[in-house]
Amino acid sequence: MTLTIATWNINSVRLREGLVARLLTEEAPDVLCLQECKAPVDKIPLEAFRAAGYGHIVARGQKGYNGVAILSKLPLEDAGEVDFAGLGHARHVAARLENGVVIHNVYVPAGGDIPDRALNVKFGQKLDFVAHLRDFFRDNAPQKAILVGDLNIAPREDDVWNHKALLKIVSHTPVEVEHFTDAQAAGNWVDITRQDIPDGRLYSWWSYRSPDWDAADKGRRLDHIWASRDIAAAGHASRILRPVRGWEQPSDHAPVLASFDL
DNA sequence: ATGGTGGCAGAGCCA
Repeated sequence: MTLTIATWNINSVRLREGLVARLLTEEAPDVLCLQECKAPVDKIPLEAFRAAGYGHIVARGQKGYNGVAILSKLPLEDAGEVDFAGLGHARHVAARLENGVVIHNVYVPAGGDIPDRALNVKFGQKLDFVAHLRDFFRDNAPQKAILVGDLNIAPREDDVWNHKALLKIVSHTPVEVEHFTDAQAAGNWVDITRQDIPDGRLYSWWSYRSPDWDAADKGRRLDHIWASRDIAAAGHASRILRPVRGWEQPSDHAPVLASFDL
């Protein structure tokens, strides 16, 4: 089978229910992982997604903030969550497909504006979250696993519009990138997007604060699809759907997709 | 150096 998976920070699943339905209709991934649903699980508009053919949902939510959901055309089994860094936030949920593949949907804390944990608690929480993720998958080596989500870190020079300008900007600081690459290495994860598209600038997020986001193009690649080493070679057809950032009342993130021949 | 926008909730926090 070919499994197509998409990840998208939706920034309110209720406000953008119609955009989610449109993506499901136009792209028809087998699985869509959402972050920043900003709703308790019982407020997720399940009917609209069920009507589009996505009757299997595993989610964690909270009022107003965070929230992750996995919508699927294929049957899913809830595989639990990890409270990385002990924040008590709805930032991770896992699901298992019938073929045994486990999907981890992750929403890493943004980390505030000041890249110094002594001055900014949220930055420390972000580093701690990624360190816990590193340790978790070091101790529970992922197999037949896919990890997707808004990891809120752009690791490479060509994952940001201006590497030098962003070295002191949260999401691209050296200490964050080090945590990111350590976590990737500890789980033996493979960055499927960059396996498929090794060269050139690649962004999945453009700030709302730039009115002319498309022309200015000051983007960052914050959204990622990783696979465990054993299934990485099955990954292909990676895409970032930049036009979605231009839809009516959009999220500030574009969906990222990949397919796996399993 | 600053401020720029958006969502939730209904002021201020978070991104």
